[in-house]
Amino acid sequence: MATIRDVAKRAGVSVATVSRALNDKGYVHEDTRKLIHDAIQQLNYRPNEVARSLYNKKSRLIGLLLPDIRNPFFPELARGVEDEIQAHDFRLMIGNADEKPEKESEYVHTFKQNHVTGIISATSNKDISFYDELSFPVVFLDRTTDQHPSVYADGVDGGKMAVRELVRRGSKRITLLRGPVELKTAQDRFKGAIDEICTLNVEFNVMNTSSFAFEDAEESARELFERYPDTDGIIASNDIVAAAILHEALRTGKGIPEDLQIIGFDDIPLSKLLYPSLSTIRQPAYEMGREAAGLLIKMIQGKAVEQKNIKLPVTFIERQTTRKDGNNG
Amino acid sequence: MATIRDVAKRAGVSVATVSRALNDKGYVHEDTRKLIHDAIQQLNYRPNEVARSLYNKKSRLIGLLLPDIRNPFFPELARGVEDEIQAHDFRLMIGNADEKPEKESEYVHTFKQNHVTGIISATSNKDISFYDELSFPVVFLDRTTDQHPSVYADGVDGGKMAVRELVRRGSKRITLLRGPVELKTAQDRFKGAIDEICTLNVEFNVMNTSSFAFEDAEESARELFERYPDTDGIIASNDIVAAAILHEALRTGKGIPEDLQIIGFDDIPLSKLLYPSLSTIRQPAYEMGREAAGLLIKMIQGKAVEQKNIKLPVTFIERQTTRKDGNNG
DNA sequence: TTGAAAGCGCTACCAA
DNA sequence: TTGGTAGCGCTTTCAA
Repeated sequence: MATIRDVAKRAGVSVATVSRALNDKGYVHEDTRKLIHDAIQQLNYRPNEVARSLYNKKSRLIGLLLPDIRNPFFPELARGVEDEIQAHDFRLMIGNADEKPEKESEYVHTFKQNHVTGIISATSNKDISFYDELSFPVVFLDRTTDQHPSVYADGVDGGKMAVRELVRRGSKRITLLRGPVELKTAQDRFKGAIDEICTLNVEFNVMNTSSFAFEDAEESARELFERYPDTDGIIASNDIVAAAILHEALRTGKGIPEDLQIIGFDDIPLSKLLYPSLSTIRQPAYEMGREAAGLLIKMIQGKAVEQKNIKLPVTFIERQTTRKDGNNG
Repeated sequence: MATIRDVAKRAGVSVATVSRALNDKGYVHEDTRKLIHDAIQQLNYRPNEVARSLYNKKSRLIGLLLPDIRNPFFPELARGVEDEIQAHDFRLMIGNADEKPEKESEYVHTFKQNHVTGIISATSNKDISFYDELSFPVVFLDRTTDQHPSVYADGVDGGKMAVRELVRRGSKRITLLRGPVELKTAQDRFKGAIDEICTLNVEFNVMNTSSFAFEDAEESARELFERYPDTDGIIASNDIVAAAILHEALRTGKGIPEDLQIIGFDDIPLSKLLYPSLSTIRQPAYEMGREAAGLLIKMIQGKAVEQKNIKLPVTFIERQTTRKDGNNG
């Protein structure tokens, strides 16, 4: 690996001049600049980012912390972050907290020790003290905090929307799956749904689901039909849970959507591939990722940020687990 | 952030001594060690990894390069890598190449520039010249190369297995989906299947699918049934494609598994949630990740590695898209 | 417009 | 057993 010294020697100038040319800081004569440029080409030189960040105490690295890389919603989020970041010539470093606070804290440490210039955190941990004493900006993604910059989807509206669509299509006894209590986004959806249910004055019941993960989804589904066999409309806490419920419903011979309508949340890629394909409240994951990255980069660049809490709209994606509008059962 | 100087001052020793204590190298008196330890505690000191790696030219970071973070198979792989790596006190940095050689090369660069101590690459790019001039070890994952250390699942056997299971359960006209030609793993499965089909002398036809991605899967499924409406056994190139085919089959009213059997490849979490749930050839993704990480760490530690190309077995997971054994149609 | 030199935080050599 | 110090590759004063 060539160093800045090699370039300087080859170009017949000092390292200081090369550095200035490299960073477009201070004066460099046009001819000198050309000399340096050629030397860089010949040696295929790339500055050592570690040395750079030792001095600058920051790099062009951005850290992204995901709560669970196995939930398809998050890779989608990551793709958005990645594209926006790359467009601004930053680099991404992804960490997977695996829903464990220790891992989260470890990653934040790794990020810090590698002098990342900012962090985007999509974890679901309530305790955000990890982030408080950091010397660089942090954006929270898929999460609502008033104290910190954040990007999230309108869960409350999503919950309401799900209820409205279900009721409009004829469901009379709705079952609400309440996602993890510690998860604010899940609770927003839940609250929105409850709210709308009260407004519309529909019969309903609630079931608690412990997590969003695949393993737990099956269990919840089974339990649901035991407890509420006569429900005719289910709002799942996310698409994975919805898929499990759909599976269980079909297994026990229910007609979907004639006997039972199901609405998920997220619109992960698999939802379309289910049969019948899953109607769901779509979160614009990719866009959320891009927004978060855009916000962070603005903060890094010291630009004034007008809107620090960005709420993105959700949309109802009509597929086959809900009936046609007007066809009220 | 406290530095090693602060610790030295507080402990009343030199930075050299602190460094020695920190790294357990050279002599440090037990009492001194204690003094230093206390100072570290009080200052909440953590060594600056950037400075460390500037000198050492390596860090405790390992880079993992994924071809497509949105394909659920890869997050699973990543989890295995992560667990093994963390057990050895290394840190993980994930990159998503998004099936693009430029991105792959960029990530390798970022890894290199951040002085990672090794790379695990699961990308599907044939051109591995990126990795050739690296000064640290590289392990290829989910990919077969003779020249480089690698960990992969036995695709050839998987292909054969799929054919055997289908034929044993009564399929007479098998359709083989051939995954991306440039993907060696996909071709291994394909070759294995062809091989077994010839041995068993069954009627068959082949369809090319362009990619493993969600978007393309639907298209392939539709085309398949147009071209080969009377096929009674399909071996998909992976579970995503299988899910799309299952969807299309159900949509067009085929009886699964009575009229048509389907076998996927991978066993991603969603396969179990499909209805009917998907029979598939399971790749032990998590274990593959662990093996790859284990191999890399051994190489990093300079230990002798007996087996540089680790092939893991695949297994047939019997679910509901195949008939019961002996029930031959 | 350029270069010498200090220093970012750490490790390792050598001398004490 | 300990400490002084050079140096990893870079950036940034400050003087020329």
